[in-house]
Amino acid sequence: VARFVLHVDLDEFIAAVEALRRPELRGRPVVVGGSGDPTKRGVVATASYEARRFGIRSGMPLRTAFRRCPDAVFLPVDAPAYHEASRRVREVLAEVPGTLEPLGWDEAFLAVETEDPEALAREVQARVLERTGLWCSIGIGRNTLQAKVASGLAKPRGVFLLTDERWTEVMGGLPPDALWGVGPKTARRLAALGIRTVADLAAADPAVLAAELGPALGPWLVRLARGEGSAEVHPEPAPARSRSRERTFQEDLADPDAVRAEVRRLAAEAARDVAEEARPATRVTVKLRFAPFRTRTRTVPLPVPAAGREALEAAALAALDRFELDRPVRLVGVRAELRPPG
DNA sequence: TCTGGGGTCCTAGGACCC
DNA sequence: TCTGGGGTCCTAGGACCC
Repeated sequence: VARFVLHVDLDEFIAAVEALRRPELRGRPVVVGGSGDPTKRGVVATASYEARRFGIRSGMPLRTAFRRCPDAVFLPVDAPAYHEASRRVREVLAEVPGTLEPLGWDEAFLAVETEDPEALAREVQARVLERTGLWCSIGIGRNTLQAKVASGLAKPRGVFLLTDERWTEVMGGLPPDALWGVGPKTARRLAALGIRTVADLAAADPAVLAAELGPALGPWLVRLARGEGSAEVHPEPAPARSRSRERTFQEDLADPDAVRAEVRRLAAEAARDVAEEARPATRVTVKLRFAPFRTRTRTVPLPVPAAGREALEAAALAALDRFELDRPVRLVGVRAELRPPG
């Protein structure tokens, strides 16, 4: 039997969960994000396919989405509901013989051994729909990169096979940001080097890209373009490296004392998260986003690794003291780096 | 247009040491 | 007066992903 990696990706996940419990939403443009008030600060978490027809996309400011489609239904993010739906989907996937690696709320890799991966994928897709009412798309590859890219090509409600034999034919003509790990910035830097397609990137000299983009990044990009990647699927999540809390304010904070108070609050929340990890923190970083949108960070090592609220608060306040609080602040964040296990 | 929150990994530059 | 060549650690920023 042959080994394949499946990437299972729920279709318009959050919007689909909302439509499940409110059937009257079916067929309507639905936008889920923030508090559900499109006049407030926040971004789109998921837009239904109907809303996407108006150009609404994940990550877009809610205010922009509202302008594009004032008649859309705007809903607040209901994280517990999505976690529950996610758990039920995972339950179904865990019954498939193979190794399961969840990836966020609405995706998972599944390493399987089969002679007919497409038939298996169709079966998984049907079972998820039957048991949860949710549609997914499934990409099939020899490694996680191929599977991940394939699920995007499968959408919606599809199955797509993308192994070595078909990689060049399917991917060669696409822009580099079709690859998992290449975003708009890297795509622009590649374009400046004359690299405009995945085929261009696959044919590029790794040493040249290393010099242009960095010793690790350059050669890695060439491997991506060739469809090469890890086939490892990890049943256990990697130990967390950090825990963080951050908050964007509806109105910018002009008062330094209010910023201090928020830093203390976030440090206390981060301390609770750290305590759950059963490992102490080693460094604390405070992040401030100044109006209009300039982000700065300051990091302070803890004198001795600690998980307590007092220690994290003290370190966070020390980091905050290294800022000049002379401009309004729109976001405050506190991040604790954890000591690696062992 | 006005840009969330929670993460991971990479890079560049400076400090420091031998 | 004109200052090598690593290696490692630390910090800040950035890119990307879900």
